[in-house]
Amino acid sequence: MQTLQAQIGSAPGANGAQAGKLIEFAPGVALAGFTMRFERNEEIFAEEEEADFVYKVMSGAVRDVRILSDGRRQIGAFHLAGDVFGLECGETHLYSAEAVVDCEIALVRRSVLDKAADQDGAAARKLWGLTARDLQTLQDHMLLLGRKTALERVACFLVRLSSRTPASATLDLPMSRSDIADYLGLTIETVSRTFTQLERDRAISMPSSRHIVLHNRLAMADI
Amino acid sequence: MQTLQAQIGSAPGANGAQAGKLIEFAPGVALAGFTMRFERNEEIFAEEEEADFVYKVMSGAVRDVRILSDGRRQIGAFHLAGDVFGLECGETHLYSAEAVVDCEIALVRRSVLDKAADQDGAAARKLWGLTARDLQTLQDHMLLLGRKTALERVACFLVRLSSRTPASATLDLPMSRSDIADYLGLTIETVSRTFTQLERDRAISMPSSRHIVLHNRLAMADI
DNA sequence: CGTCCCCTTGAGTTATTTCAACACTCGTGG
DNA sequence: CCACGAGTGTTGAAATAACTCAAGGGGACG
Repeated sequence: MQTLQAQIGSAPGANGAQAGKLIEFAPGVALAGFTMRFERNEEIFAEEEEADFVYKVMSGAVRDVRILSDGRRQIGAFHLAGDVFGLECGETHLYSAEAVVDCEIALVRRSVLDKAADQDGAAARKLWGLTARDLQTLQDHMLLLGRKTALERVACFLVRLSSRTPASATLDLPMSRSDIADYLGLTIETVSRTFTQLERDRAISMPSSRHIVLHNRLAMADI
Repeated sequence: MQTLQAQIGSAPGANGAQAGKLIEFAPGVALAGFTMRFERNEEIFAEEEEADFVYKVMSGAVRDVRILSDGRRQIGAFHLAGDVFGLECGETHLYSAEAVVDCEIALVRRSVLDKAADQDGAAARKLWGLTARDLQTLQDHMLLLGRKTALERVACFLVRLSSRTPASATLDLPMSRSDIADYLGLTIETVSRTFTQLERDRAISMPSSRHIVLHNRLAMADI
């Protein structure tokens, strides 16, 4: 796992990078950038690394990761196609971002974004709004982590994911049980058992471990 | 507990409100607003309420509260003197804010803040930065809620609080055990037991339940 | 002096974790 | 084509951290 810095520093154009694209970060806010491919589990940026870019998922899925010195891991968010991330406005990243599956990611230099925000108040407002939306999502998640049971956490996770994903009969999970567990503050065993229980209770069907069908009763779950 | 809307709607100038002050929201960003007093446990704004104002704590302490329909409560953050809050940029608040103790709060109309941000790119950047800082704080807290033990949560809480507070020998807690528990995702009994344990282990002294002295060993706790 | 609120402590319960074993899938290479 | 191993997911049994329920202490205040 080499960092992005190293990649584009040593081999510009490697990794399938394409320059000169316009990336739409918010409705009506298109910025000059380029796209890159990342393999499953590849690091997109690292904790402590300088935040020189902002990112948008074109395809695939990304996880934000924080790790404690003894290895305990917390995933702060999953970013799916269309989501913007890495927009915390600090000098350095406080967490790392990794590709959950093979991804195509658009990158825009922070300097480009800053200039756009400076020149266009409306654009600045929209970009700020993206940060604010992230904040609200995190607040929801805090309630989940602090006060919900394992069953509620998993149910919420499924409902929220399905609402962010193009409507289709089956929801497919790009992430492993381990990722889900570290997102929900549980162990993989508890996540697995909870899926089994939801299936026994006819709240979901599981054609395979990465493919889930949500039944009506789950849609009513307290989000 | 009446809402802010009702208060200033029905009785402008009540509650000790004073108009025409300049409030410094970020370094170098002063906005026209006014101050109000809130009593202990009084609601400053409510969930679902329109976000017409942004706020700054002049004195006292404020808690952000989310409640589940069955009464489970999660406190998202405590705001102390000098902190800005209510800056989520959405149309409505997604949580409520309440005075932990008697407070003096500065209010600025969102329209005033928006205009300032529109006219001055640097100011907009600083205000955005406030939102970004909140985001980072929440991310830290998520790791705490998802992956830390009761002992670690309480220790982190004390260390973080003491680092935000003017240096003094004893740290005084404006909030009750119940507030701390709902902030840390624990019960009041567990919080109380953990304080007792920290004192037995000579990590803190507790002259009274709201006054804590942190010893060196605690300062080294993994934050 | 009594009441209310908050905090502490003890004992028993429980949800979740831990530890351990096993099943399934998917490449790779014999 | 099958054997093998690594990675991933499931399940069971035992352990435990935190919760629940219950009782009592102590300060503030009328």
